[in-house]
Amino acid sequence: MAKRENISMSVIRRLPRYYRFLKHLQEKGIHRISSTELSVKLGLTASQIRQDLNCFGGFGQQGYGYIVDQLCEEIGAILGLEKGYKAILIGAGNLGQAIASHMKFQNNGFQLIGIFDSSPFKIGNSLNGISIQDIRQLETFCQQKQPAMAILCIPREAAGEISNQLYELGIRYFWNFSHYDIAVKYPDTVVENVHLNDSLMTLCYRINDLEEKGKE
Amino acid sequence: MAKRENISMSVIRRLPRYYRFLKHLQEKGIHRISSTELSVKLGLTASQIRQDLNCFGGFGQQGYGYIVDQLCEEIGAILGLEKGYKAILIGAGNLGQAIASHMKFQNNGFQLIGIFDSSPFKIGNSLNGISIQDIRQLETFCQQKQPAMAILCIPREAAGEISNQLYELGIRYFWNFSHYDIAVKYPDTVVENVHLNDSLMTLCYRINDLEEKGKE
DNA sequence: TAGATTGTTAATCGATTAACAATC
DNA sequence: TAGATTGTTAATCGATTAACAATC
Repeated sequence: MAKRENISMSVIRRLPRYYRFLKHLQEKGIHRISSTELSVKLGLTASQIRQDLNCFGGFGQQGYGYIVDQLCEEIGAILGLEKGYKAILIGAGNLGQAIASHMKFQNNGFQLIGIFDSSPFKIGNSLNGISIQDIRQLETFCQQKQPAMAILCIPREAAGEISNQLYELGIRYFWNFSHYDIAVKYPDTVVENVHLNDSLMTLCYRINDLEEKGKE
Repeated sequence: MAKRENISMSVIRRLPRYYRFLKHLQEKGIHRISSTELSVKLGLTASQIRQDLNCFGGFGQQGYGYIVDQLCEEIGAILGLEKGYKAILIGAGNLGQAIASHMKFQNNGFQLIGIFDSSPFKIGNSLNGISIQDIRQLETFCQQKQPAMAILCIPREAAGEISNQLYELGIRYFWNFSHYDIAVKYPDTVVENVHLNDSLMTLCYRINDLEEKGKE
């Protein structure tokens, strides 16, 4: 892991997929793999895979291929999966609950240390061993624990205000599930959006397209 | 809405965002908008927006801009949001429950008509007015109701088998939340993946990258 | 050594941006 | 008519693919 300079988002978004697939190979006990084999399984070109990996260094052996264990570990390190950045979750509705109990944060570079909601019906309950706190505790909590990342599982209307508040409290990284594009007002901010509605609409478009082509 | 021929995924993925933002303008009672104004709000170039829209037709008026209501409706129609494709959800765990109760399918081109799980503790319960059925009812149900799309909220291990079964039952469209890339074995299939782990890892990478640049 | 497969450079392809004529 | 803004063509930029020398 060396080079790394202005890697494009296209490359970055493929890394977790490589990682996931390599983990899978690892579990199957496979020791070595070539870029060609990988390309077939992943539906990419071998050339692209080699290009991608060489953004970070030469992990392969000429004439041999890549050692699964080693490559997997390298990509994990590139992604920073061992960092355990402290994260809090805002909004313990259905989606928030699903995220809190479903995601293995520790495998993905984070550590969930707090959950907040405003509803008295939710405050005090536990999710995945973490009790839901009153959103009014947010300030004190952040001052004490200094989380780096916030997961936003809140309605569109609340997202603008809450994200501002979180920024004031020192949070710079956001995993945003609200149907709202957090204004990228600040350059030291990273926002990763998961817009489920957009995803569903995209699927709808593609279905439509295919159905119409089918008619012709 | 006319042209439409081999639109690139880059364009398609921006459409929901346009739609979402136009809906928002509509609610605020804004009647007209120019590509330049849009570009500022969305963080894109005006040129790109005009290019994107002109894949489907000329919706603007020279010297004036776009009429919000009209453009919004056009994009809605392009996406096919009124289609109401029949969808079923497989897996009523935390995530499945969140999807079932959180998503407004009817606004996004679909209609949720069935939920399936294998756990006796879940079968019989209701989510959003739809009762959870035994997965063993799947075949009969599909033969009768002919759903077009399936939402996969199941573990990785189950995804391969279930997606095959669903294909056999005539389902061609998948919204896939399982940590598994459904093999695109068949050309008449559309798979929209939502890989939350990948998204989280990508965020981790970007945080890392920013933190390291900060140190320099 | 011969065969295989990487790392890397060069060529191609596609997507974004810029420019401007058309026109409301 | 003058000003504004689109639709569209041309130029640029970036990402993907192809090719091949390096080397295990």
